[in-house]
This record gives sequence, C-alpha cells and structure tokens, in this order.
Amino acid sequence: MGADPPTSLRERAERYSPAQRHTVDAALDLFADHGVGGTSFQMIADAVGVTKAAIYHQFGTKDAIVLAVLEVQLRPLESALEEAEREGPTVQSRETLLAQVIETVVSNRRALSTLQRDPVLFRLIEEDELARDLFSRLFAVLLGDDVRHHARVRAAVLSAAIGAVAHPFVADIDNDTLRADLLDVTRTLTFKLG
Amino acid sequence: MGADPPTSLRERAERYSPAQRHTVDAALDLFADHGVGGTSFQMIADAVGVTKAAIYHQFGTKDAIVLAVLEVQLRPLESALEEAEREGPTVQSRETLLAQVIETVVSNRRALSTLQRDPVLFRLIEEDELARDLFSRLFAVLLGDDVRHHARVRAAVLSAAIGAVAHPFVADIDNDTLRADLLDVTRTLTFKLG
DNA sequence: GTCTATAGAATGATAGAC
DNA sequence: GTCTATCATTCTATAGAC
Repeated sequence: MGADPPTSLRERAERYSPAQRHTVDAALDLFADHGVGGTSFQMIADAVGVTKAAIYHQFGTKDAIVLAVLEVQLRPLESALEEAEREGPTVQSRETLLAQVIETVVSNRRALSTLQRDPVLFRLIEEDELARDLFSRLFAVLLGDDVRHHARVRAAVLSAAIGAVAHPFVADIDNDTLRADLLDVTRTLTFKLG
Repeated sequence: MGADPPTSLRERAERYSPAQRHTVDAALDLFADHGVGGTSFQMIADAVGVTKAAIYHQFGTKDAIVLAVLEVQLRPLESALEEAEREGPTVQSRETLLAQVIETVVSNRRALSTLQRDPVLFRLIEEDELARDLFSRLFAVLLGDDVRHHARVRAAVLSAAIGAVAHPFVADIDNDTLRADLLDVTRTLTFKLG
C-alpha cells in the first residue's frame, strides 16, 4: 500500500490543501528574505497567522515545506516544457519555450530567483528526481542534445542569465521592459552562439 | 579616537589575525554548504577545532564573520579593478579585467559563487558601502557608463553568467576548459551585444 | 587566544484536547 | 485544522580562569 508515486510536478502539487498552499506562499516569501536555513517554523507560522503545531500538522518536517515550495514554483516551467516536447525539436518550439520561461520568471521574479540562489534549495533540486529531470529536459530542448563541454557551459550561463531577473541592477525596471531585454539577451545565448 | 575607517577591502582584510583568517576559511566552506542562515557558531567552531567562545573572541557576532568572508573573497576582484581603472577605459583594459575576473571565479568556484547565491550575503553586499562601490565600478568599467535599462540588464546577465561557474552543469569540467569557454561567452556578452 | 561553564532564548518536533 | 503545553536540543552570547 501507500499512494501512487506522482509522475509529474503538477500531480504532486495538486495534492496540497488550501491551507497548505497558503503556508507554501508564506514560506516562499520568507525563504527569499532569509534563506531556507534562516527561516524557522515559528517564522512561517507567524506569517500565516497560526501556531507552529498547525504547520507541523500540514507538513511534518521542514524539508516537506521546502519541497512543496519547489514544486509549486516549478509547475509553470513544467507545463511550458511539456508543450514544447509535444511540438518536437523545432526552432519555433524552442523560441516559444524560451519566451514562456522568461515570461514566467519575470512575472514571478523574486520567487523563482530564490530557487536558483539558496544552497539548500539548490541541493534539493539536485536530489529530487522530478526536479532534476525537469531541468535537464528544459535545457536539452533549449540548447539541443549536445553534451560537449561548451554546450554545457552555455546551458549553465543561460540558466544563470534567466536567474538574473532577480539581480539588484534590474530591480527598478518594469516587467515589460525587463521581459523584452532579457528575452533579447537569452535568445542570443540560445541561438546565436556555439 | 576610534580606528580610521578603511577605504578599501584590502585595507580592511589586512586587519585580520591568522586565527581569524583560519576561521574565515572554515566559515566560507560551511556557508557554501548550508547557507549563512544554516551555519551556526558551533559548526564553525567545530570545523576550526576550537570552542565557540574562541570564535566569539575573534569576531563577537555572526555578522562580523559574514562581513569578513565577504571582504576576503572580494579582494582579488578589487585588485583587478584598480589596475583596470589606472589603465583607463580602453578596450584592452576591459578585456584584461574580464579575463582576470573569470580567472578569479574559476579558480575559486565554489567559494565565490556562494557570495552570489546566498540571500544573506547578497543583502550584505547591498548594504556594505565598499562592496557596493566595488560592484558598480566593476560593471561600469566592463560595460561602460551606460545607465540605460538594456545596459543594466546586460550587466545583470553578465554578473549572473560569471556566477555560472558554480552551476552543476559544469561541475565536472576542468578549470582550463571552463575558463576558456566562460571567457568566450562573457566576452560576447560584454563586447558584441547592445 | 583559548578554555569551561552557564544564561536565556529559539529551535525542531510531539502529545493530546477541541 | 487548529489549539495549548511541553520535550530535548541547539542557538547566540557572556563571564571569568589560564
């Protein structure tokens, strides 16, 4: 017995109750400000407006919250990726995917950038099969199945460049402008290099 | 009374005793693994091989350690920057500066990337006058004094791209290869865009 | 510069009532 | 799903001896 293991982040994220989603939102906010290690159950409980025990009822462990934050944040990327994979490896589908990724991170700057920065979240992504799979598929589609070293450096730089949405240098640039400029730079990295 | 305020990171870093430098090295290692928030005085003391009280004698507060880590890590960047500023805003000096920055981060991957990732360290950089000054001067030299929004997006992307040395995608690429490939990509971002 | 010892607060986590 | 109450542990920080 035991529940069927989920095969997608969407499936996994749909298992959360409204109360749990509320907690995840609050946790994400706190993670962005203090890092995962610097965020306690008490801080999360205070932010939600309940007691620690309630949060424990919802999640049991701190890792479970971190994982939930990860899932909810990566869902839009998964949707965009699945669509691109259905369309096959055309230039058009890669263009569309890149635009959707940029759109997602820009309209969700502070949140998604947290995932790329925090060492704890970073490690969780590496250890989580679904999340790891998502990223390798994402960059496989964006950059092609090239495994040579300079292709991997390009993938790393592209990944980092997307994460630049959260950089202080661009903090006061509005979403529309940032989306356009960032898309411009990342399109160069994706299509005109190598 | 009161010591003269230091006017450079070099000056500030030179004030630390050998014992303090040893502590800073250990702290940097732990910060990279667990984040600043996830690293305690006890963990640092254990890593150094002394008691918490000894660490407190050296630094007094956790923030002082974090600041010291920041200073020691940014010193090589400061040296390279000062050299470039002495040479003036030529293409050659920008090329040299970029190469030195890449060299520094590649030969020091895990450490320097920590600074770019951790939310706590990130905030400290924004709050610290010397550190903030260092970064704005660095990107002013690299990208010119252009303050228009797409120049700032490029600066953010360049900064993020440099931080890609720590990306898991390139973890198993040797230093020489990584240095060459990364320099190639960042040179494009620096000189052939905009 | 290092130690032992300690204070006082906060931590992750659990039990049991509502 | 939430509460109060409590546990052992760990945390930052300090005092005083060597």
